[in-house]
Amino acid sequence: MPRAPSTLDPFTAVAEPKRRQLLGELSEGERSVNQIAGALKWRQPQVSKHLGVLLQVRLVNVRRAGRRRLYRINGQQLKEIHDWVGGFEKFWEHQLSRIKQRAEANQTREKQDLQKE
Amino acid sequence: MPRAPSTLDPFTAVAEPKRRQLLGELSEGERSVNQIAGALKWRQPQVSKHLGVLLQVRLVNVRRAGRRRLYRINGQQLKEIHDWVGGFEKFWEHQLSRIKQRAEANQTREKQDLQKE
DNA sequence: TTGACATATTCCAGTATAGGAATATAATGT
DNA sequence: ACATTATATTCCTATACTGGAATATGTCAA
Repeated sequence: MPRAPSTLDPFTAVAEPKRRQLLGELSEGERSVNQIAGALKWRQPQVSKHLGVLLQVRLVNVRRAGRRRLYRINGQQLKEIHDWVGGFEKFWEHQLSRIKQRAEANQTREKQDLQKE
Repeated sequence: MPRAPSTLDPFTAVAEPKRRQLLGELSEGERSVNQIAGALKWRQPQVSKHLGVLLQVRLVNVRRAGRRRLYRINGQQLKEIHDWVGGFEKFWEHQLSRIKQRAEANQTREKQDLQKE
């Protein structure tokens, strides 16, 4: 089976480095397609395509302004990612003191020694 | 050109839903391959492969314990993701009050009207 | 060593991209 | 209507990746 479709959730959309770059550009404010193309030195269609993906997963919003389309970041979806990763905060907080680390490791080890798998 | 390789950075590794699930399982503590396979009802090779990817990008660590290998989460890399997304915090904080939103929008619009692109 | 258990690796098939080039659509001004 | 500017879409190619099945490697115990 193939890779899971990317156009469905913000995680996959953000996985592409170029799209992170694009979001970085948009973090400075609303931008038109050509502005982005200019700033990042990409071809216009490439910008449109990546914006298309980001739009599908609602990582960005658009509004028309004359012949231009101005894109801007939609925080909601980014928050979703942030929240998910945030759930693992304890794994990097305080460097997780050695003592605590060892305690947890032992606990796990004991359980496992009983239920050989 | 193809999709960017997944084995290079944590973002792409985490893009795969199954791997997020796997990390979720590991968030409860150290686990062996078969324990994970049992809990998630996956085939063992599938578990090993996904763990392999997570290992390459250091999202997890391993230690041997007899014939088993116990995997555990490595917070460092998750923090990297968290930090990146955190840089966009202002886009979801406080729902970004209407007033501020409009102010920024206007500012952007003015600039753009001068440098037609 | 042999057998049993635990995990990793290889080979395969099917699919989802990303980028490039060319083209299509849309909106504006004259 | 027409030319121009701005953006989106289509077609193509090459590649990366996932899952499944089968197999290999590793580790322990008798």
